[in-house]
Amino acid sequence: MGRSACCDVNGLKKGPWTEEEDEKLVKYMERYGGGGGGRSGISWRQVPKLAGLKRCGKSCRLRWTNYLRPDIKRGNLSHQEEQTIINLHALVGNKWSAIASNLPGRTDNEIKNFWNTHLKKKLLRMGIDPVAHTPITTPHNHHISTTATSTLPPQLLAATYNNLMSNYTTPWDWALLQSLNSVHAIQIVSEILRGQGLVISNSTTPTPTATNSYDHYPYILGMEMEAAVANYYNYLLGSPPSSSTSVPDHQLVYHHGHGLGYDYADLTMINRHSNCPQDTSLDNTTTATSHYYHHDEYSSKFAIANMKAPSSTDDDHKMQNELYHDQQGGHHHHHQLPVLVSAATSPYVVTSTHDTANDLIAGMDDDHQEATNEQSYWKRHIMDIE
DNA sequence: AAATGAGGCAACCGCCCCGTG
DNA sequence: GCACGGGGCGGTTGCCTCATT
Repeated sequence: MGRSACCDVNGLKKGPWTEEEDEKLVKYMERYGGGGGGRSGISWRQVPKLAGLKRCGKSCRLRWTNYLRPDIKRGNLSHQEEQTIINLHALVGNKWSAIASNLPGRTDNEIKNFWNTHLKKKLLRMGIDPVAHTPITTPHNHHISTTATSTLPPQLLAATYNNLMSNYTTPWDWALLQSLNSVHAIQIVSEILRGQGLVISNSTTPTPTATNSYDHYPYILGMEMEAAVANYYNYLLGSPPSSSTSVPDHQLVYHHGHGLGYDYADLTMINRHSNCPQDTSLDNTTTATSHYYHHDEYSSKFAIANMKAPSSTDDDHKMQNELYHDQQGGHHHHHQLPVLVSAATSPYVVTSTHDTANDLIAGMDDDHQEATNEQSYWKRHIMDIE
């Protein structure tokens, strides 16, 4: 028994707007700025009459707000906008207007269309349920998925996944992760990886599949570290790399420059003092200046269970790391730092065409200086150890 | 070259919320 | 408290374009 559509009134035009109609509406709106509940004293219903249009008010409002408004941003949505949509959709669902209010110049209609035609499919392709924003269980194709089924509550997986997708602009939920034990933490990582469709290999040679995955989803920074984590998970589950496994020359854990979750010292120490068969050979490779770890917030997301949250300042944080190192008698054991050890123990390899640290760092705009400082610190630290 | 299919997107439809009398 | 109407919102439709057969 609903009200009849406003456009049912005889003589009113429907369908695509012509240039002349647009012109009339724009002229009217520029002059009077009507509609919007009558702040101007003119309701949308009156707009077509006054503008000389044979349209209903609703049609005029839609045309104006979705297309003619001068502050409408045209063109493809940026990566950042896309990410924002995914994040917000995970939070609020199909509240297109709410999402649009966070994207200046974009309309709810545009976002809705973009979601339905692009993002939904994209997430599905990645094995992610676009409604729940959780990985879709696919039992094939993944060592992890066949050896462990997550027992984590779905909302926890969702929260974790959302955090991952929020990338480096949103603080990682440390409280959440610290409440987990390492097994759960690793389980989460494995779920995420499976959701990405990332194929992890225990091969000691570079894995094209994994690097391809990274290429396909370039906004998921830190994929290499995830892969390393996943391998470590496999390792824990009983398929450790053999002692004869060699550590490849071009091991590179590359991240952008954001955040200071933990500094390089941790990684380095773990590499050197854990009880893993790769330690010795990795030590050899880390002495080469062309190999380095750029460690950031992203990778530290996975240093979850047994590490402290980052402190408020870099210096404090470095001190914490030193202190922790001392407390352990100068040794870190992989049981204490289970996830980061994976970076060292994992046979997963990421190769890069970049020859030097500077090549990478030069590409980091925002955190150029920060990254440079981090790198110097790391280099100094390595030299101290050596 | 024509037919067909798929994808993208502007526009419409109908329900809901909220202000007003 | 209730009815009414305007505006807003999310779901859906259908046209247009482009790719494929």
